Amino acid sequence: MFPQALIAASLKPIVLSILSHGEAYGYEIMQRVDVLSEGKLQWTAGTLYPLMHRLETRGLIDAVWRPSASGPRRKYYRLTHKGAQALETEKRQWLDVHAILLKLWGPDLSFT
Amino acid sequence: MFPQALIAASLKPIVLSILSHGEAYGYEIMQRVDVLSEGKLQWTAGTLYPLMHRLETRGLIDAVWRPSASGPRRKYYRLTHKGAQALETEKRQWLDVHAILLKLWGPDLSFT
DNA sequence: TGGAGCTATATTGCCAGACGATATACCTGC
DNA sequence: GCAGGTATATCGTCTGGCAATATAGCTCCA
Repeated sequence: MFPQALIAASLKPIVLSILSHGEAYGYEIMQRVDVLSEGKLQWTAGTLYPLMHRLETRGLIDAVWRPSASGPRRKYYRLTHKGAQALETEKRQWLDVHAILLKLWGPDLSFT
Repeated sequence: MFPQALIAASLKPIVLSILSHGEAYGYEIMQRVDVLSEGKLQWTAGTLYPLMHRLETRGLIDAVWRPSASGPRRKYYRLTHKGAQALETEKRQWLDVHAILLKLWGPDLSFT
């Protein structure tokens, strides 16, 4: 549906942003993204879980296991301080690139 | 400077957008991006030329060689009809993802 | 009771693509 | 001539998305 590169670029900021609103577990994150994107972004487990592991390994998030009232146990993730900083950086970088694209898409042709 | 994934996601739309304003050659595109991004995006030849070849192979752009008044010959690229359509698609996809991020970054916390 | 279906996480293997390094070559000024 | 800017090409490495596969707990229902 979406180009792989665009998925790759948005994965990390989206996950960090979701966690900035409070803890969440993997499966839940996938569901939220589905709702948020109105079904346009279709992440699979093979995409999300390796990412969560990378973010954890790099200290941007940490996790606790908790039992579920109905179903298998869940791994709840939270943003670390480092993760919150990383989110700010990602946000700024995204907006920088977005600004470039807006220049190119704007009515003003003297963009160089 | 910028994460590789973000570079990857923006490369194609930026190049197609630049070419939508008229033909350009590779080296020129790199210079324009440098100016447009205020030096933030630092593409190298090893990034740009393989991309141009992919876009050409896939029929999104076509090229003509022309001599330069001062220097080596240049390969001028133009958007094809297919490339113009691809740009519209890329633009829509980018804005879709941008909208998701804005939701997550907005003041409204009831984003699910 | 057994199995279909949802929930929940983990991991392997394949493939696309960024980018540093390297090569080639034209032109100008010193 | 040779240093430096212009201009393109390609190889090798590394990152990372994602399909496929495995595991397991829970609920419903025939």
